Amino acid sequence: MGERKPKKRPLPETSAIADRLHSTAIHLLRRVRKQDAATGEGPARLSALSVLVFGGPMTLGQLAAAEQVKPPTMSRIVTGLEHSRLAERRTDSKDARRVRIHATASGEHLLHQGRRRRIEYLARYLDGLTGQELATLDEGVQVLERVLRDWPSEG
Amino acid sequence: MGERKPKKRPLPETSAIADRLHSTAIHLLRRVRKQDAATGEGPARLSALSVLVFGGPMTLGQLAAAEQVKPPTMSRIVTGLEHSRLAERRTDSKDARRVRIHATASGEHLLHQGRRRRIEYLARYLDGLTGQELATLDEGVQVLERVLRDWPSEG
DNA sequence: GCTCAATCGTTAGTACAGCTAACTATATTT
DNA sequence: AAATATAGTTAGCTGTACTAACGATTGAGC
Repeated sequence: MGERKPKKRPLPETSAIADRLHSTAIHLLRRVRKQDAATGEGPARLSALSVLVFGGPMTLGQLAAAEQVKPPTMSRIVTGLEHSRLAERRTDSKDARRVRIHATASGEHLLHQGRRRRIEYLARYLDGLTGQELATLDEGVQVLERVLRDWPSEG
Repeated sequence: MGERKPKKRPLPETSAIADRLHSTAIHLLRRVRKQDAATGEGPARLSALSVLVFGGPMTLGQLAAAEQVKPPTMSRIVTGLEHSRLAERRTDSKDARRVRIHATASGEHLLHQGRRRRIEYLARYLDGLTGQELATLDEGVQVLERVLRDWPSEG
């Protein structure tokens, strides 16, 4: 971490943004979570299902890594998804230790439903914004996406 | 919500922003939460403590409402905070049904510590951004803050 | 002033989501 | 063939959320 550029510590500005970003993200998700409750599935299950639907079938370990969760946790989440018939475990034909997780058709359906509901909820409020504000928000999200994508996984 | 512009339903754009905003917020908070773990307290406790520190003492019901949680849940959170000596219950002198929750000095201290750690963590990555990107992010967060502030509480 | 309904909080019981440690089963390496 | 490494699961703990049922207190209406 130590190198020789003159600016070494966060500008006050940076800290302020970080703080407000954090608080804003918390409050945003609290709101949205209530919409998700209508699906009857918890947030961890919905998030894992989303990764499965958009990323395709993958092993339990990969799914755990994608969700930044330990394998035992993901194992339970998948068990829950299986009980609701939203996903299935299939054994890998090449390596019997591996378990490939697949979203079922009904899993995809539920995910898209929930997604639509959540987006409509959010979009209802975003619609109150001007085109300019919307563009600003969009660009901010893009910056954040880039930061997260390049984030070292160690923590 | 009804205005005179021809567009009535969310533009695809709006939905896309809403979707990415949601996903981004989830992943951001997953990262930050790991920093908070260093405080030894869970997220619900830290969040409630934060409300107490910045909003001052309040009744259990008020705190529950502020955190958008039911009273039994807040009761347990406060019990946890009490065991860690971060907050105290005091009976209201005017109304013996009410319980006023106060942050202790050590609660304030821990909160500020955790907040500093979290912000430094976030800011470390935000520092990798250009001034332009930072400004963009800042503006996006401001838009979002405004949306959340004006958000009707019903849901 | 006494009863009764409303309010505030807690207790009990359930479910979900995260962890570590210990285990089983399979693959790989030596 | 035996030792080691890898993938998942099981068991057990903690924390966070809910509803339902309850106790205590207050305030209203008679």
